[in-house]
Amino acid sequence: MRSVRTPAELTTAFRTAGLKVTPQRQLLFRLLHDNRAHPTADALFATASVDMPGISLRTVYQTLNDLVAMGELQALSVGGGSTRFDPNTDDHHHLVCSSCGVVRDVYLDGVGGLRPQGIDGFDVTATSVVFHGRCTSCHPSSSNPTK
Amino acid sequence: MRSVRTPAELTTAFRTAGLKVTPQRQLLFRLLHDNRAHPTADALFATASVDMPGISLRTVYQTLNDLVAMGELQALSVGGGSTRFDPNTDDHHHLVCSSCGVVRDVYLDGVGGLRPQGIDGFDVTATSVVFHGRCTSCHPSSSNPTK
DNA sequence: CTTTGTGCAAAGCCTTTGCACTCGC
DNA sequence: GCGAGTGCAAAGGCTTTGCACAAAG
Repeated sequence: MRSVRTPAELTTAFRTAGLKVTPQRQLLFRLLHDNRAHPTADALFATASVDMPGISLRTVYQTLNDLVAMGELQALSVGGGSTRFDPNTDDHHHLVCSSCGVVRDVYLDGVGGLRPQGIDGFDVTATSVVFHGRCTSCHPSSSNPTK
Repeated sequence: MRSVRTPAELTTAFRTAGLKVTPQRQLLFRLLHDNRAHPTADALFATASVDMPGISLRTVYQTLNDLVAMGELQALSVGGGSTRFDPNTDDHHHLVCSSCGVVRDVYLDGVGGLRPQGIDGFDVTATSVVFHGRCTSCHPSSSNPTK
């Protein structure tokens, strides 16, 4: 159900694309593989810095952009400043909490059935659905609404 | 089908909200009413500057944010840097051209039928659907692909 | 008259980029 | 060894904000 490339697969993909595989990149591959929090570049940088103190933000951005370019990573614009990165390459969609900003993957039936009307000539290549709302911890009924 | 507040309605809404109605704001109300190009703040600033040369970017941002806060305007994050503003308050969705970045409104049937699975406790308040693809002028088959 | 809006400019956040050195291939 | 990758730092784009003056209610 959830398809996330293993570090080994990403390593192969990088080499196939003629890109070099460095320890920094391997670290990022690992961090992405274990991560379903839809982290920002900055968050990944922070996490990576723990294991590899000297790593540069530039390296993080470049690796992420390379991954996005080769389709192994999805870049999400869900408002709220930073771009978020999703290593899940499945056909899936997102749930965004308007309160705490958390992003969760969600699987949907029927997306293919959506019929845009009056799009004369527009060639649709991808459809993304974003649900906005309140997550469990931010429910009004819940004990601890964030903000 | 397309519900865009008139300048008069926005004027009333502002006063009701205890906000002042200035010539700058009235100008923006007018520009938004005639606009279905999903302009960025900067684009609106440029257009407004033609009619009112001294207007400040600050005023534009503040007015737009006020309108978003009172639900008379939708802020769109479709990637690609700037936030776009949509004065159409209908329940509608968007078509984004990956090539030239143009955004078009689109009406959809069946969005209500989308059933997010496994969202235990997440309280969905809004659903937005974005179709990515190529617009008519950017078609590969077309004469003049942008970029 | 008081409160809010405006203009200007500066600061903030996120992301990209130039340069020289290092390292994978 | 060659060329791509890296680190550092600076620049760039978009948005917000402090201040003092002007204007709306």
